[in-house]
Amino acid sequence: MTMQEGEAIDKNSVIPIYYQLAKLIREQIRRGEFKPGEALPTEIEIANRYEISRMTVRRSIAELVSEGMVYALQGKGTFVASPKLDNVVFELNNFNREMAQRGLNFKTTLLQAKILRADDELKERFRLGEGTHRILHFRTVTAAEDERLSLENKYIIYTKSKPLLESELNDPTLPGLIASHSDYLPVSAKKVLKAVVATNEEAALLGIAAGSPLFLVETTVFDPDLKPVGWSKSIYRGDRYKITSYDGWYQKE
Amino acid sequence: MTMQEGEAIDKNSVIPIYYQLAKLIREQIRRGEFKPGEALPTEIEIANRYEISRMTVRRSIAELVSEGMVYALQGKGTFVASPKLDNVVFELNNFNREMAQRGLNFKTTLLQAKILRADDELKERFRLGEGTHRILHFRTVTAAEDERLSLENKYIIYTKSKPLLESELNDPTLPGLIASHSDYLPVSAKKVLKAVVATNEEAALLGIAAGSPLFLVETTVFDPDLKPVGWSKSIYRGDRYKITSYDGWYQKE
DNA sequence: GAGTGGTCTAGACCACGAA
DNA sequence: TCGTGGTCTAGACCACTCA
Repeated sequence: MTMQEGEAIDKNSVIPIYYQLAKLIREQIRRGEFKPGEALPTEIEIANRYEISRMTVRRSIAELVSEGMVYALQGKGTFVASPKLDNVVFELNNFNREMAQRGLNFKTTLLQAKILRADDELKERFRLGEGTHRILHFRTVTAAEDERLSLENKYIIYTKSKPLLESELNDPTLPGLIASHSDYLPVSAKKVLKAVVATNEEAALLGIAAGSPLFLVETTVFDPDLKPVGWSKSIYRGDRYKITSYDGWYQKE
Repeated sequence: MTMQEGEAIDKNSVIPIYYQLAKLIREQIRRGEFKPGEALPTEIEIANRYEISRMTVRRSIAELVSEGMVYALQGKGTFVASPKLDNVVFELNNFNREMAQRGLNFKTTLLQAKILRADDELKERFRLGEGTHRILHFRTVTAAEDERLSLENKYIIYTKSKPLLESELNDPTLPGLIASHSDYLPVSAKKVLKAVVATNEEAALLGIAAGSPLFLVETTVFDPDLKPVGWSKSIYRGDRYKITSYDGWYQKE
């Protein structure tokens, strides 16, 4: 009764029991021992089988639920999910940081940094009233192996006079600029990703042909009151960037 | 000591205590009562203050941790996180389904459905050996208000002879096709998103100008042994599709 | 009514960090 | 050594499903 085939929960291990159990069930599902639509053993059965408490079993199952591998129905049981494979999540860990890690000679160059008077478009974006508003504008280009890859334009509401930091010259981040050059606290962001083609100006700045494919990412950063306090418009060469994602029961670790 | 200002945990509510408490702390953070970098009260303090058990407090905090709003350090405490705002997640709930929900007259048309002999490229993609392999190929176009929006090509390894279902004619999904026309079980998928420009053929099929911007999504579907069992290449008009995402302490619910 | 998952408790011991 | 979060237990009661 204690020794069933192949199961391996080591209660004295430094690895938490809930973690071992989650891994064990996950592997059983991957091996097809529990098939999509089928019920897992009940929490109490699992607890008895491995001689652990029901709360620990529940913690393991909670992990699997959050991974989308099983779902629980009160009063009925816990069932193996069928992977949907259509709810795709593209994770964009900062286009540039990713390149920097892999690429050689990746560098960011500051093309321009100046204070503008907000024109109508910027007043609209930042929901500013009439009058004069100062906007800090940064334009940077990134390159790897002397090939230009992306062009970024960042705008923030400028309220705090403060010298530019060395780090901001290298790679100014929008939340970082807001924190150091304005009185606002950046706490949330909205991004819109589009596919576009290069204008003549963009093509010239990136050293590619006009009409080349580009990713366009527009970011708006908000403070806790949902006031827009930063905005950026960045383009990335379509022939150099791609976004990859995984869905379903992919192997982790 | 029991009655502090404005706190509201109703132990007799149908709403779980851990949920009430998580919401309460979340709002306190949003209001700035706990600021980024500051520590929350200890778990025991919170438990005492609201006269609930520490396990329940921990469950609430676990919610906030998973939302990225706080982080816990063993031996030190639990701290309010600074939103990073750079780890962007683009969620792509099936380009078409999203359009279908909002748009009028959204429809999918089957242009072609036939069985091919795998050529070298397909053999390579599906990691097939020499010999003859049958591949089921679907080509569909979607349109809204008589404007064509996307073009999809799907390929699966064909092992099961079965008539086409009505639903497959309307909107064949890759995992669905695999489940019904092959002996494989689709459990995971890899997607690659690129920005490209329309070829002459694509432009003709979509009724747009060659050189127009497009999103290109390539999907590979795998069975539990990580064997590729389905593949698709779809293009979406760049002037009609965009992908939006949110990051940070955005309002939920 | 029996069986399921959902919530909650009041403890216990551990690993880790700081003084 | 003390206080923190991390894990785990052995119960309890509830809400829900189904026969």
